[in-house]
This record gives sequence, C-alpha cells and structure tokens, in this order.
Amino acid sequence: MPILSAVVELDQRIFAAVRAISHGQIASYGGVATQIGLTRGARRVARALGNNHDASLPWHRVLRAGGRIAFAKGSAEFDEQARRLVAEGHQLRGSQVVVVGLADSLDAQLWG
DNA sequence: CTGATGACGGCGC
DNA sequence: TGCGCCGCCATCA
Repeated sequence: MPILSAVVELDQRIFAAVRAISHGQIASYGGVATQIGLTRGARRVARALGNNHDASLPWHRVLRAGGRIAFAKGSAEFDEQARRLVAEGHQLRGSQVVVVGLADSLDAQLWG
C-alpha cells in the first residue's frame, strides 16, 4: 500500500499545483514539476494531466517550454486549449502564447 | 529484459 | 525563426 500511495500523493501534488494557477495565468510542465520538488519531471506532470479526468482542473493553463501548446496544431485538443486560453485573455501566435510584458520566463510570471 | 512511446526540454544547425 | 536530434523518465508491448 505505501508504494502506490506515494505515487497517488505525487499526482495529487501535481494537480494541486495546477489548480493554483489562477485565471489568466500560465505555467510550464517543467515549472509545475520544479514547484513541487521534481527535477526533470515535466513528462511526469504531462502524464498526470493525461490520466486526469477532473473537468474542474485548469489543464489548459499548462504549456510547453516557451509558452507553446503541447498538442499537435490542428488536433481537437489543440483547438480546445487555444479556445480556452483566448477566452482568458491570452493572445496566440501560431501555437505559442504571446507573453505580454518583460517576463522572458513563463514561470517567472507566475511564481518568479 | 529490451525496445518503443509520449500533453517534455534544451542545444545545435 | 524553425526543425531536428538527443537526453530524461515512467509505461507498455
């Protein structure tokens, strides 16, 4: 039981970090991973979101490094995420979210 | 056990 | 700027 329990708890921490991203804000997979104490855990975070079923989770606020949408351009998931981001006031340039201001780092704008 | 895969990241051309 | 290759990690066939 303890082994599996630890894994589940890790996922819970990932979800908590994602839920902590408020409306209009964005974060990167790697940033979320670092935030909860994981190094090189971007893929771990991505997989957690993929397994997640909770519709209340703001998964669309999590992007790839540089602010790019992770899904393939043209896919249904891509369109859905792009739609939600624009609805929250963001601007898209292709598959990349246009970051307003001086932040050269995504995570810097959120928790830097 | 070995090789392939993916909602990732970074460096090089 | 864009694209490709390679490194990382956890799963899966």
